[in-house]
Amino acid sequence: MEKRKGTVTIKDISRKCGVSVSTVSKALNHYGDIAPETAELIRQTAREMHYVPNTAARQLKTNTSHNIGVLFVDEMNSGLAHEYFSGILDAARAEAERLGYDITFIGKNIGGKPMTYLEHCQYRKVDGVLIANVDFSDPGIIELVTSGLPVITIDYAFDSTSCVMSDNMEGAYALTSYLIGRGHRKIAFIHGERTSVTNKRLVGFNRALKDHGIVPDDRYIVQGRFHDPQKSREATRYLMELPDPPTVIMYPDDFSYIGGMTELEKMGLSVPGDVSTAGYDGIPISQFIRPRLTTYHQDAAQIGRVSAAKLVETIENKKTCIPEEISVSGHILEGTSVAEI
Amino acid sequence: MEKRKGTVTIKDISRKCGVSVSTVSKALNHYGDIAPETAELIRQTAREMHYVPNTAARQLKTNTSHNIGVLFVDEMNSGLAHEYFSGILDAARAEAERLGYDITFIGKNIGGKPMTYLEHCQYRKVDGVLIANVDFSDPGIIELVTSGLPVITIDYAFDSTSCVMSDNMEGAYALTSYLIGRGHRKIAFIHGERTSVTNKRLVGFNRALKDHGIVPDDRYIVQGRFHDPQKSREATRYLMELPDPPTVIMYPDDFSYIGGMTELEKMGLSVPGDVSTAGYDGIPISQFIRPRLTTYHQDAAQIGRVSAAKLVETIENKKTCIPEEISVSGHILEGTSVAEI
DNA sequence: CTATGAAGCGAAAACGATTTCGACACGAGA
DNA sequence: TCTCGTGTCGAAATCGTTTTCGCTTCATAG
Repeated sequence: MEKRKGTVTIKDISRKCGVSVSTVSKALNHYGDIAPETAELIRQTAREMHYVPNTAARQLKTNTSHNIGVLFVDEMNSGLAHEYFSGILDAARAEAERLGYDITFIGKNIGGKPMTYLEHCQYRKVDGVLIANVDFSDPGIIELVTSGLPVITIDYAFDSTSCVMSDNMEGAYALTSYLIGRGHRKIAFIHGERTSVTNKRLVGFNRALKDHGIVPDDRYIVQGRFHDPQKSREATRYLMELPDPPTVIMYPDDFSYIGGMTELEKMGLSVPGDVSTAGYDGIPISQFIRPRLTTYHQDAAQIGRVSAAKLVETIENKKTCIPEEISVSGHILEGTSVAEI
Repeated sequence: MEKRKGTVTIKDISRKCGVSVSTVSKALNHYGDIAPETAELIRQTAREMHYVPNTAARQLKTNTSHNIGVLFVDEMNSGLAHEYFSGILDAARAEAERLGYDITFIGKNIGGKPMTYLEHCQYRKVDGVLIANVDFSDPGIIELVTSGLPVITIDYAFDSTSCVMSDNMEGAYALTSYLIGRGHRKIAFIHGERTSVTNKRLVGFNRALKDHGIVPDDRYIVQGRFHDPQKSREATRYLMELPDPPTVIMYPDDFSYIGGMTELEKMGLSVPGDVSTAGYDGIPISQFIRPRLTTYHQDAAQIGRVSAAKLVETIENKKTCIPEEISVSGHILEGTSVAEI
């Protein structure tokens, strides 16, 4: 004697309209073989009854969820809190939603039961995955990437999948060239872990030096880590204690710059009086601190949008869509942290 | 002549084990009426065959998704990018995952078709919703909150649902008392929009003044906005141009503080030499800028964890679980932005 | 020896949609 | 008149699970 459970189904509509469920389904999905008036009637009453389709049922039948997974891991707790990635995620979410897809997070366990990323994806039946800010050498990631599930990676290139990258080579080139244009010759480069991002930036950096006839000085190139102010402080101190210290220091990201700045301050050095600095990312806060940071702004929103769009395209034309490397460029945000010398 | 579609189902296991699908299902769900050896055999082969349950089917049958929705709206584009909220989200995600729930974003439209938040939730069949950082007067939010779906709100209290809040009254009280303890009497308070968060802070602020025998000065209480550096600059200028300016300014959040600081700097005022400042939030960056900000640190991680835990609890004991207001307290982060006078 | 009950398992009906295939009516061409 | 195509629609199978209820056994109490 159970009454309606609150949710209205396709069957309720069929009853009310005096047609079969098949007809309702077809009308709602704009099939061609339903009389226009019938279809309109059905759609109208569906609206009136506040019908909302049951994703689970649809998913079960069609084996697609209109749902995409995201893998954003916070190595070192900067994770979501890092504005670059949260900017990307936010934009991706908006774009995906516009295209009819929802976003759910993919983790490496669910309910205490550990599962691989791939299993989690299968479990949730996501149609595709967006991967960013993870350790791309993780076997779990590799498994996922090679599974055949549509995947877009961000800032890292596999050859089996499409990826979208901030144009790191161009960015480093532009930034370095800018510094050279301001008269700098002794340019230090603190870079992040040796990922492809770092490699591309190094290429851009070296190319800029070369194009301006400057010979690279190994001592000025030091390894730091992304988003690690502490590491950045150490690198900064090392550089400034060199017998012939650089006139400008480039940081791997704005967050690292903050660390560097506190060290410079501690050493009694002023920016840009004693040494100039440049960042990378262009997070909002970088324009509010003093000195206002000269930095290369990565267009996180655009990256997010493009990633989502490309992923959906891959999902919907899985056979014809070939892997592609999309790069989105940013621009220099000119602050007051670089002196003209 | 279709072969297995790659995914192994309960039926495949039943065939392999020579039992019925019902038995498999029961074994997997730890029902009592299956012989231990049978159950173990089934679970073992399930593992071997890499069985992963089909959520859609389960969801269809049980009408629960083990999936919770989150509503994080970025009014003014600070959204996810704001570390306080992304910190909450991140922690909530981790905790939910630990409890066996995934998280998907809820928006106000899907695939171009506008739908209410509630409809979106029904569409995705989420078991509950976490709401934060939205306009709580939005009819769509009200509809959702009163729909009977388990809901947890963050930093805002409805009486029909549980909410978890940073203890704003206590925080404002503690921070104000701290300032008084440092000798300040002329304390300005730039506050955010008149939400309940703001109201509680005002109560804490006034109570602290009263407890220390200071009479509140209306001119020192000015309305700003959360996370709006520009608005904050204006308020700062207004305050400092008063005939009898305050000796310390409290900002509604650390981000607003950054705006205020740039204005002070522009006016040629030094912090804390000419005027002291205090923030609210305790985002990481606040401890890297100079002067190091004295601020009230809200425990975003704890708020996220508690929210997710309480939501799951509400979902799983919908009848017995009564609405509750949970407050999680933070602590003062003592920086160098407040002078002793 | 029979009645009883528990323990272990399976048949089958859902859940709400999609989709194939056939049924039926009707107008037109032969 | 008969056939045939076309335009509309419905029956029914199906997706993978959960869950109820009944059917066997078999041991034990009577």
